[in-house]
Amino acid sequence: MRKMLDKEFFDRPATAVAKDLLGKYLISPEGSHMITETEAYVGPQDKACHSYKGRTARTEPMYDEPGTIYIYFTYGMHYMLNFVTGAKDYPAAVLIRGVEGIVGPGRLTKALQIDKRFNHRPLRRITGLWVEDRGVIIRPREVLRTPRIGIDYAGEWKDKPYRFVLKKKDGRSRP
DNA sequence: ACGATGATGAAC
DNA sequence: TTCATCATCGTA
Repeated sequence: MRKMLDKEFFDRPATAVAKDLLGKYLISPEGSHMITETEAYVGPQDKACHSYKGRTARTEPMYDEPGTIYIYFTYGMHYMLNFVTGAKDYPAAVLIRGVEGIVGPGRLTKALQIDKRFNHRPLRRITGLWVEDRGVIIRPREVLRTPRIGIDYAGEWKDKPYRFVLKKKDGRSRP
């Protein structure tokens, strides 16, 4: 089983998409990697979400179709990879924080050579970046939910459990 | 614990 | 045009 995730998959609340992206495969020019860590930025009311400040040149991709790639540059050196979720003109997205073997949103984009070339483009084969369902089943007990990282400025939104991490298989639960 | 390093948005 | 800030990371 190998199905490319389509617009319909991303046309849902960011938290649902973030959770369901765990165990899916990110396909890039550097190969295929299972997604292991995500964060949801749920919309313009979310103080941690870039669209909280309104529509600007930077956040424009978030207002496009679900499944659009949103990439921004921060701290003068790191590219962050996001997928737009929900209806067109509703600015929400999911940050991809880690894949199997690569932990950290900045390390991930560096390792997979993802930069602004992919910004505001659709997640499709032609783009060179897309996501596949390869039939990996994730049980609820394999998912850790925590507050999001690096958003201490976000007031009451700071502690919302919008970060999803796929727990490592440790073998201890196997018979 | 801190500095790197530059785009971004808001203030002036 | 200037300034503070930043969904981070490597080194100490």
